[in-house]
Amino acid sequence: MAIRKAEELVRVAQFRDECRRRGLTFTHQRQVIHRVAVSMTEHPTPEAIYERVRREIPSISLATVYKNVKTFLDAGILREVSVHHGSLRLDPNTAAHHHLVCSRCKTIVDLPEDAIEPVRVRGTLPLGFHVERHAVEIVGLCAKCARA
Amino acid sequence: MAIRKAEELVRVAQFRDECRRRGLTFTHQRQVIHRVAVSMTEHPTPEAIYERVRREIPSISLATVYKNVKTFLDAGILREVSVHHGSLRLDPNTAAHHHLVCSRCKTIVDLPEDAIEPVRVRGTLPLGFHVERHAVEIVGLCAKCARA
DNA sequence: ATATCTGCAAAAGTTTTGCTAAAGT
DNA sequence: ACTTTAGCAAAACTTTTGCAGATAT
Repeated sequence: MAIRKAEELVRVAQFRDECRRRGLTFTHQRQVIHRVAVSMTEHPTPEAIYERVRREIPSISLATVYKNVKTFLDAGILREVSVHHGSLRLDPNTAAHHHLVCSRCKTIVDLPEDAIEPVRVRGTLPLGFHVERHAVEIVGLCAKCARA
Repeated sequence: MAIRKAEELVRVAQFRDECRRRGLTFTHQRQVIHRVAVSMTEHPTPEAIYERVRREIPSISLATVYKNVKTFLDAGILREVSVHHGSLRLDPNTAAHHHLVCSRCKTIVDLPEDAIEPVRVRGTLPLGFHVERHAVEIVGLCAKCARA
């Protein structure tokens, strides 16, 4: 019990250092949001993080979670699963192909299937998973954004 | 000019057939939305499709575009670029890895980088594109959804 | 004739923003 | 003291829904 508590103190101290290094203010809310977000492996939404943080800090607001999530994204502490969220993006190409995505302007360009060597899985996927298709997403900066 | 017009008539007739085969009512709006959506290679949002359809049918409503986009998605005529849109999904794992995504319940599971043979690009990417990272997305049904 | 679709407006869901008080440096 | 952040409420944006009239089969 004393050990558990000591470990927590170390974690908090490390996060405080990380904030200092990145020029971020250390706050209790930020620390809890960070700990909770990093502990969730199920790729949570901001709302899901909010629900869990609320159990520790009932007075926290959803806006604070959003702001901190954005801060962590900017700092590279968290990532978005999909670079181009926000609005539904449609694809009229129903054949197998891949995508080139600009992380800055969110432009998406098709890459023919044969532009990438066939995707090969090593070992086995989780039992019972039924594959429909797979696609490679190459994320980076398009020529225009790379210049800026 | 006469040829262009004949081609358009053929296209419309083919779409009418496709609707019949799938049990969808053929409507003028649906036909234009389909033609416009399929012609857009830039992975448009519903709003972007709406803006272009509006030039032909000024009275069309955004809700109609949304409804038809959904109809086309269900019919497999269009695809979503990202299966799990709607809300931002966070990923605390900033190391290179891949994802297994359930197209039904939107569960996302991490796959270690070495679970997939290295992604290799054949030929060259569009000039000036600066790659930050690439990831493989395996889309399908998770065990639980596959049973349902 | 009947079923489906459109357009509208309202509702629901997601994310951002402006502001003041509070907390951190 | 000064700067940044938290909390709140309102606004902005995206998507869905209910319904009456119009359109397609």
